[in-house]
Amino acid sequence: MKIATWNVNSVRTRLPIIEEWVKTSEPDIILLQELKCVNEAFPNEFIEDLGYNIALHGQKTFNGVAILSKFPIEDITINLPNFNDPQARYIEAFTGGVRVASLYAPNGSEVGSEKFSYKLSFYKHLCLHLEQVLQHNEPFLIGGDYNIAPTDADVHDPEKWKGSVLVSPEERTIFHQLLNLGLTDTLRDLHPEEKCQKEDWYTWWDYRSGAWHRNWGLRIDHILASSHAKEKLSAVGIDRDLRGMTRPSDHTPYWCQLK
DNA sequence: ATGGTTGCCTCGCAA
Repeated sequence: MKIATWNVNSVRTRLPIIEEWVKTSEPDIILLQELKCVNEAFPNEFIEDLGYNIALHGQKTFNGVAILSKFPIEDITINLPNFNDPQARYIEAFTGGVRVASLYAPNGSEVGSEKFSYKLSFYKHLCLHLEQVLQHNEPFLIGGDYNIAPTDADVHDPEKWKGSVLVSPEERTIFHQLLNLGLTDTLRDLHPEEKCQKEDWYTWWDYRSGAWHRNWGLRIDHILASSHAKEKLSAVGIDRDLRGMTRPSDHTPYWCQLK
């Protein structure tokens, strides 16, 4: 079973790339972020014709997350149950024998800003909720745009990024707290940092400054796995080609395969 | 170089 996460940066604008990607990459479960549309405006028919069931949590203009699955989708939760969030950043459901969540963490704008506080608060409540989820001892995967690059190995130029959001010590501490709950960073499980010093696993390149062509990327999209899911982990990958296509998202899909 | 681009749908905001 293949599970992919992708920040599409507007689902309606991305339909041509989604169609081509689905036909070549063939994920069984897709976790989408930044739909940038309300549920009523979501291209249901288009996605169903590609063979997926849909669970949605949309929002006008900003944010919005979805779970697409070739299997029936059950037990859907919208928003973190412990966090009354006006922004659509979390959806969780049971499908194909696994529990999955699609996450769009706040960007945080600037370290110390009001939006940064909101990011920390969002993550605090996410940790508390995941603590509950992990008590159920079922295979669980949470994928999405975490807006955190866990270490300097995940940043094209750590010096340049120092002091910025996505790489701050506070955010990296939070990422480690997630791992300490019993979650595994699926990428680093199969490709540990010490073994891939010469390869990058970036998932996001800024639209600005020709970042893509200069490979100024960061790894900020992740899939974390519970122990029962990690046991079955067989492969991971990034569909990097999509970033070079016409009208691309600024993120690429990241996926993992379970036995 | 406080730069630069994209997507929302407004003439600005978020990323």
